[in-house]
Amino acid sequence: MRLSRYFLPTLKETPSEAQIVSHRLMLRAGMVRQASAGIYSWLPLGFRVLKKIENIVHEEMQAAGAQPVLMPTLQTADLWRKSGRYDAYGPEMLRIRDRHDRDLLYGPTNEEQITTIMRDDIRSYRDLPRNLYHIQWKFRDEIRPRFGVMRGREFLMKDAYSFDLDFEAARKSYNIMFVSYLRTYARMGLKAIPMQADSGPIGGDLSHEFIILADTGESAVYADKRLLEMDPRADDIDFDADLEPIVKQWTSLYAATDEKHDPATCPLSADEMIEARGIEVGHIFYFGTKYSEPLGCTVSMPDGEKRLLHGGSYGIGVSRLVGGIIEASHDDAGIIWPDVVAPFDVALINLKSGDEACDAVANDLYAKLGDAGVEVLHDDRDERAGVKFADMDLIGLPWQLTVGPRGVKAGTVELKRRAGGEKHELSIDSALSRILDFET
RNA sequence: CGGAGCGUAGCGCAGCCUGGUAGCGCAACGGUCUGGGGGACCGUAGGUCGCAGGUUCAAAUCCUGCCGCUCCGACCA
Repeated sequence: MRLSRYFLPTLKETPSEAQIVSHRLMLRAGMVRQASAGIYSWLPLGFRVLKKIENIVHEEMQAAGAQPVLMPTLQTADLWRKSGRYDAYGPEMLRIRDRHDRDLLYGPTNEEQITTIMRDDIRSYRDLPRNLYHIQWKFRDEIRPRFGVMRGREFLMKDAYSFDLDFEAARKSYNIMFVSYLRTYARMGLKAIPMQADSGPIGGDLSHEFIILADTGESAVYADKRLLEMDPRADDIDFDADLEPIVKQWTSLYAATDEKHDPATCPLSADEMIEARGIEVGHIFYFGTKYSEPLGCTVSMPDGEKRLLHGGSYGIGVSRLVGGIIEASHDDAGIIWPDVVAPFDVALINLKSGDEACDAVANDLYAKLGDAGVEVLHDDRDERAGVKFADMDLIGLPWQLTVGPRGVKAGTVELKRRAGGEKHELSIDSALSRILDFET
């Protein structure tokens, strides 16, 4: 993509409404613009990141056996009256009325809807287990939206729903999601720690929040140091195997947010523990027959008995992750994207656009990288060097490849890694092969 | 929802207290010079001062109501 033609409205100054760093950087990097409190438009650069995260979530969900669907944003009030949540949900639910005076709502979540789908089309115990998910916009009329996309009213969420015959089977489905989540976050370059959460009226221990560590996180986190050394992507996972040992391995180590942490009962000594701040980016829970019962979601057993299905739901805040990743990965100059979610792989900076020799080298690099499938943002604008470097540091692409008259004369270009900032003068070919070796 | 603050050019802000018809920096546009980390100079353009009402000869400024946005707290992917 040529930057001269790309809609990338970067800002030198921070708009006054933005307080936390991810919000400031997202506005300054031209990723989003606020439409109203807690509601954002995604501009080209931000939209690319959102899609990258979405793709990773899709891949990891499907690797874990979940199947993608797409349910509507608008739901009928009747559906929610059946589960009792139409009244229970309170003012956080956005209620709408159509031209026939029928009550609708903008979905804050989809348990009722998916349970209805399963009820209508699953008849036999043989059809289980099932796990369906979608990535869809949600609306929750938060009392106080804040922190940019981190707590919006309209937000993009992945929500998966598992259906099983009984608790033991549901626990297996839960474990699959547990392990899948660890791998998903790790793949995005995030250190996520699962923490036991309140599981509501159902009870039991099957509810976990996934918290990523970031200095600017909303809540304090206390966790066993060993959790940081565990790599969920180290081993190949067979999702058909018994995952209980892996889950145990994680859940047996101490981890708590400040609401639950009690120094008096904490088993860790100070040097065994990390104190950090965290952001919740996922939440999984088992809820048994909470929805299958009121909605009548059953299957026939071998003996003809009708059995209520046991459900679980599993959320990942996709749009929140965009902010979360920035919170976890930035410096004074701007964003530092982990490679896999970066909107482009390489910032190709032509320091003297219009100069024949520089243009030739830059265009050649652009073509070769593009042919190899590397995504390049080519800064071909007629701007001063400082402006280009500042913009590229701000938007945080993993590589900066600088072509300038000085280097071109000597047959070299400069390759900079955004994370770490180390720069190298390299021959054009070796710069190229260094990027290609890494990216392909 | 309780508490606090803000709303003046695209962005960041001053002016308001003490009423006299709007200004600074950046950005934009035209030009000259410049050219490896947000450069310099000259010029140009851009405003229902959030909205409505009131007080006054006169309101960005004082008063009332409303709207919007932000922050702190209780709640949440």
